[in-house]
Amino acid sequence: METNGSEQLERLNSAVPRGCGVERTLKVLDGKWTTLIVRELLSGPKRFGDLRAAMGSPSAKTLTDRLRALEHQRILTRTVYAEVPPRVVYQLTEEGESLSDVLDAMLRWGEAHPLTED
Amino acid sequence: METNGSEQLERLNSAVPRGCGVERTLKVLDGKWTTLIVRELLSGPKRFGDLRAAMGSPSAKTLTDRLRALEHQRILTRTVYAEVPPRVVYQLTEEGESLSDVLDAMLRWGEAHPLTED
DNA sequence: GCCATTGGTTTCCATAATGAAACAATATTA
DNA sequence: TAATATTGTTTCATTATGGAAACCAATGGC
Repeated sequence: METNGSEQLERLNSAVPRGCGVERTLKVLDGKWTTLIVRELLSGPKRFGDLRAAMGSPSAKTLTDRLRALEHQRILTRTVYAEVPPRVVYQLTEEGESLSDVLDAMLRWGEAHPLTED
Repeated sequence: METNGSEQLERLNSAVPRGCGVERTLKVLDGKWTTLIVRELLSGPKRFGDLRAAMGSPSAKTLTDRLRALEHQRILTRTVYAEVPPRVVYQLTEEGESLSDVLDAMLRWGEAHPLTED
């Protein structure tokens, strides 16, 4: 019928061998909280406590887990200041910053499509 | 330091009240398989069996669950042909097609950032 | 000495997501 | 009569994910 987004499709299809980039991205933006962490850090480096408060207060364990995973994947860096009490700052790497394209697309889609009742 | 993606950031920040569009999108693209279903359907309507084979063969239950959720959210339509054996075709709605922007961003990011060892 | 603070870790538990296997429905074909 | 094909549903088991509470470390303040 219409040519509904067929341009993107062509691009998508030509480039998808079958274990495509989409899956790679999904692997990074994994779990309920990961994407939100990136969203928060896109507005600048943040401390553990601030990050936690800014999201809906996930448990310390969960936040730690997700942060460590993102650090391992070089999406963000973790800097510990040897003060007392300790201060730890998380900051996106260049690779992490580049996820803004994805987050931006998500933001636009979400705003353009208010939820269906539920 | 640098102006690292600050343009997107401005857009993100100005528009994010705190329960932003990103979360809305996350709610739709939920779980391990949902995004892959959308990816498959972006190249055209598909039958249950084809869809299942094209992804890494999730269990029938899981695929059914995800498809029903997406149908409920009006991301796709389900058409049953009264044949024997039955033929059921899944097709993205306009809303579903519009997710191609998000998928496209994911695809590009994934391809630009090959995995870190693991 | 004792408490508060920050950013954890650890252990244990609850819930959610996914999977495997068996069964259903039914016209056609062997 | 029985097997086949397709798209499920149901039940039960297994993981994955997330959370709550207790605990630790080090130092400054009371």
